[in-house]
Amino acid sequence: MITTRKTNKRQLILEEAAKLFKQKGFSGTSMRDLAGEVGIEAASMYNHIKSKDEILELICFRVSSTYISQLAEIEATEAPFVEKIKSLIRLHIRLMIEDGAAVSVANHDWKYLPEPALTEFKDARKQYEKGFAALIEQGIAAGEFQPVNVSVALFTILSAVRWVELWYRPGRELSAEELEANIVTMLLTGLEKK
Amino acid sequence: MITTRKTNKRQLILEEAAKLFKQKGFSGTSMRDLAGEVGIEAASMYNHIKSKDEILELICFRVSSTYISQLAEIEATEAPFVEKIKSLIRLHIRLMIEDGAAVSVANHDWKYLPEPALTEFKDARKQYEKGFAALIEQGIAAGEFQPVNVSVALFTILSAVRWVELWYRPGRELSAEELEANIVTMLLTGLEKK
DNA sequence: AATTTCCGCAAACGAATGTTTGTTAGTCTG
DNA sequence: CAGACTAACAAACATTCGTTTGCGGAAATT
Repeated sequence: MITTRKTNKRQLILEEAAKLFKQKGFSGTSMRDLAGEVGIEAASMYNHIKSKDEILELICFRVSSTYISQLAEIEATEAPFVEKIKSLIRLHIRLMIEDGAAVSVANHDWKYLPEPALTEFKDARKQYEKGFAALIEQGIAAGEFQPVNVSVALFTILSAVRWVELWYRPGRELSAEELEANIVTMLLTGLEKK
Repeated sequence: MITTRKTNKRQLILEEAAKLFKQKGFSGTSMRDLAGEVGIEAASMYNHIKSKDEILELICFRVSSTYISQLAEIEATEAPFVEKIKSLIRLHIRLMIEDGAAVSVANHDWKYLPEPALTEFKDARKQYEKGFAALIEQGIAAGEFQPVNVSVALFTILSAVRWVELWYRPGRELSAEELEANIVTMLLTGLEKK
């Protein structure tokens, strides 16, 4: 191994932390729990990370910056708004499947962020929601969408996509692609048959 | 005051606990925090409740039994499946608005239930989901709904309705009725204009 | 009026929390 | 080979946790 030496333990800590935080919550997870999962004493972790809070910050901001940069990419494309919204839905599902633990933590445990980070995170989320909402609004103006309340549409989509974290396990009856297709159908054409 | 004497403190504790648990999570809330909110010392609370865990159980099971009994009522009515599903969606929204703190706790902190209660709660939830899913399935069979994957439809609806807890505050731009109408539209007829 | 019950408090309990300290091997670098 | 760095550990830190105990006074019951 060449560079398996430095920050790999740090990475391992972050991964195990995400899993544990998702499972038992941030407050419900002790540094000794986490250390046990990593295969180390609690004290030894402080050779790799500054504090428990820092772990949470790293997880949350990695997720939020991923979402924000991906949103920017989608905004920049030339496509009908229907397609942009579909891309965003697929983005959420994909991230949830690929990095479910971290996304869960960013969704649920952000409230435990210590104060400078807390406002920063909330601002980032608000910025993301604003960009998402703008796409819906423009889609309505362009006549592609029904004239539904924008906030309702936005949060319905954002939430509808969250349950994947609770439900999806690889090797489920549905593949990731089928899952995406089904959710997109639900959200864009609705449950009812016309 | 006539009967302001007995179990009213207990009720107050449960209400404040629901608010605090929603705000800071079960593990993140200390008995001293809660006692402060109630206006009492932590030790004094043990005159009214058995333990912190008991508080959580009382909150969670009150919510779950409400859902289950209401589902039974709706199942018993004579109405198209579209209407039954709409009623369920409205039920979720109404409960979230009227008793948001408790519902949030039942949604997020149930995992901290101590063991006999934990399985009991999960079973109750599974029972509710099964009943809900059956209505969707029958609606598809009756040709009222699109042939979407039942689990996807179920969890999309259940989740889509949860964000109300994060978003709704009385005196918001939308009234409860408008909120219900918008969410029902989103879920049943979809965002896209045909 | 006497007595029991209710409900609050201060103090303390042991256990668990996040983190610091001092130390000790091993490994890289000059 | 000497010195510096890395990363692990055990022990201890102060604090906070949920909860128990013992006690006092007010209110309800007899």
